[in-house]
Amino acid sequence: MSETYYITTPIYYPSGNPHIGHCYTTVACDVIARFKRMQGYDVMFLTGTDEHGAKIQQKAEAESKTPKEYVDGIVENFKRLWSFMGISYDRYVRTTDDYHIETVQNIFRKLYDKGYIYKGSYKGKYCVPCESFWTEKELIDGCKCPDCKRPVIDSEEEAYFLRLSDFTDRIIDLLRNSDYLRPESRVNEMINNFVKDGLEDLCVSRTSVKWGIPVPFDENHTVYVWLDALINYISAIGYENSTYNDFEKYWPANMHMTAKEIVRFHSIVWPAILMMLEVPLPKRLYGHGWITFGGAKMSKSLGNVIDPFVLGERYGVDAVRYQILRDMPYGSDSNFSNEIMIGRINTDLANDLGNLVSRTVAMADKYFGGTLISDRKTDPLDDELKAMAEALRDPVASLVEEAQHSLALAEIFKVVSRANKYIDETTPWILAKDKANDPRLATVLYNLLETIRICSALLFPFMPTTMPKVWEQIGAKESDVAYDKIATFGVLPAYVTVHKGEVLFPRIDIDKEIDELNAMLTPAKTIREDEDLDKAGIITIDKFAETKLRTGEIIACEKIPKAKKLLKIQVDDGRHGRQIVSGIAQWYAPEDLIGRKIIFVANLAPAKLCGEESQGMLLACDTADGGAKVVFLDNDIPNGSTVR
RNA sequence: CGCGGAGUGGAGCAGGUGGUAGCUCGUCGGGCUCAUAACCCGAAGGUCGUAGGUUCAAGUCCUAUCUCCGCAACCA
Repeated sequence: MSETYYITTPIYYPSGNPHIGHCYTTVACDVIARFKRMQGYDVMFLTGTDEHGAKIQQKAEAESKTPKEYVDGIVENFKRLWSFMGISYDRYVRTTDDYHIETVQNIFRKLYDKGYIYKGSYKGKYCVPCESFWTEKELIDGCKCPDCKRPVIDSEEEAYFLRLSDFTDRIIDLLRNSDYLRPESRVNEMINNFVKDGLEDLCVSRTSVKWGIPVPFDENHTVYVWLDALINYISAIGYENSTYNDFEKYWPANMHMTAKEIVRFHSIVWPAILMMLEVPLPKRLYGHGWITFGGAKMSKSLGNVIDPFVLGERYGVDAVRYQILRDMPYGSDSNFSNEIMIGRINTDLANDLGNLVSRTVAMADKYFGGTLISDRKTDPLDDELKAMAEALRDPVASLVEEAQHSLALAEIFKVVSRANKYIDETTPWILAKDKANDPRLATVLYNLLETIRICSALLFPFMPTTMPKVWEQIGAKESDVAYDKIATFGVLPAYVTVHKGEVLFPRIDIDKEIDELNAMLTPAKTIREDEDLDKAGIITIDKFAETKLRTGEIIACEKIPKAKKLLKIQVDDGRHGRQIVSGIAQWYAPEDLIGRKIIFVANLAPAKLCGEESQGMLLACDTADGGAKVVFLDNDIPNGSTVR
């Protein structure tokens, strides 16, 4: 029986549709899963969705659906995207699945019986109308509910707690003295921020959240979403449930892949739970960085089309997979823009790899009618290329295993580059001028085909759609690209036959592409807004009249020192004057505003921002670049007029 | 002093334990013509944020300082 390899993505929170960030994590796992399968492992690749919690409940209500109806819709989109992106997951877990609920309830009871979960009381700031507890930090001005702005009260309620405090030392030991958490830079981050001063018991039940798994012996409580969610990694393979039976086979997991913001739960709470259950710990947790959109240039030159479906359709799924993995450095964030993506596609995929295949196949076709002769003549020029190609497999394998996809790809493309250079060194087009050189010419082409065979086999986990097309072109059979065949030359038959095929990665005209993207964006935006209008529904004039808009003049304005975005604005509202705090400091200097006439919402509940009271809101509109423009009025408009 | 990260040729990045500053893209020049105006070679271009310090010798160690970016506090 072959060795097993169990790899998981996080289960994603379906409070919105999947985006490029989800894609990154999932594709990164997919590459590892495919690579391991290639190596002969019995792989279990799990992904799924984390479907409980207050936020889902609210989202569903906003669309007048039941929570289940709501998540069903989103889950469809996740699954559609994964099949579109070529994700080879083996199982999809939903926290609303019966077996998962069964496991969670069983574990909850088990931990309770063992004394690791105990009933205590949760003391905190409670907002009665919202039925929610808030932490001190979440409160506005130290005493108001962030949702409804009403004052909160000190309250206490029964709740169940997980005895994390007993596990401080064991968690520190795990983080420091094992290679569980990677990259290593996250280890200190976790220890310093959360563990060093001792872990606190974690409240693992809620009475306020109805959309959750009921605590089995206390139906007023639901299980805290994080406890619920983490358990997916074992429920999905049948721990404490009767649906699946692979727990013994696949556990412990070899790799939990997550994004960095949830490393905390996976590096502290999850191992603690497993320790409590006396179950072996997973071998590796990898917290990767984020794809960011911070570059100033990209927003200027083109709006970002980052919808994975759109990207995949435009550039090809494999190109998208390639780019997001290639540019994500180990452990830290990477920047995304359409320009970066097109750049990668053109240089690496079109110019280097695609063109290498194309020129090699074309030469074999042109000089030998597609089928090489089997006579050979070697030359010292061949040695370096051959050595590099044959030495490629194992380093790539270990880089992939360490989730260092970007470096793995860099290694492969070094060989691709070397092959292009080899063509210049050996000048096949000159050899072709004299029949006497045919054995040499065949050798050169054969070496190129072998190099392509090895590179494409190693690239298959990254680009599973395109690589089989390469094999077709170079005349390789399925068995020629098996894992045990890709560390040596001499696998393709000496008289191999190539087949000219389609261009694998078409070059993209970057200027034209940018124009098209921009053109695409403008109409798309209007359509979206129209849809929003429809969706938002129509209100009556009475409803609109509830919003009191009035005019005013800005008589004084200053930045709030502690705040990055806020301006404190004194407005002459034709009455006693009022102070408005507005988040427009990034776009307006105080002196730009003084003396200008504006419209403000007069009957908005006051709020405190950064300690400054705001008595209204001034009207501004969004701009395409994500900024804001204040709506200014003619200077002869009197202060305090009603706007309707 | 909230936590964390970063400042290296035009852009994006490498540079554990100090000893001629590297890579990718771009630019310029050349070569080649098999190939997807692709490929190959060469060149230009850097006071390594700033100021001190340790040292025979510092992107590399120490101190101070400035700037930028995430997260939280704050887009009412």
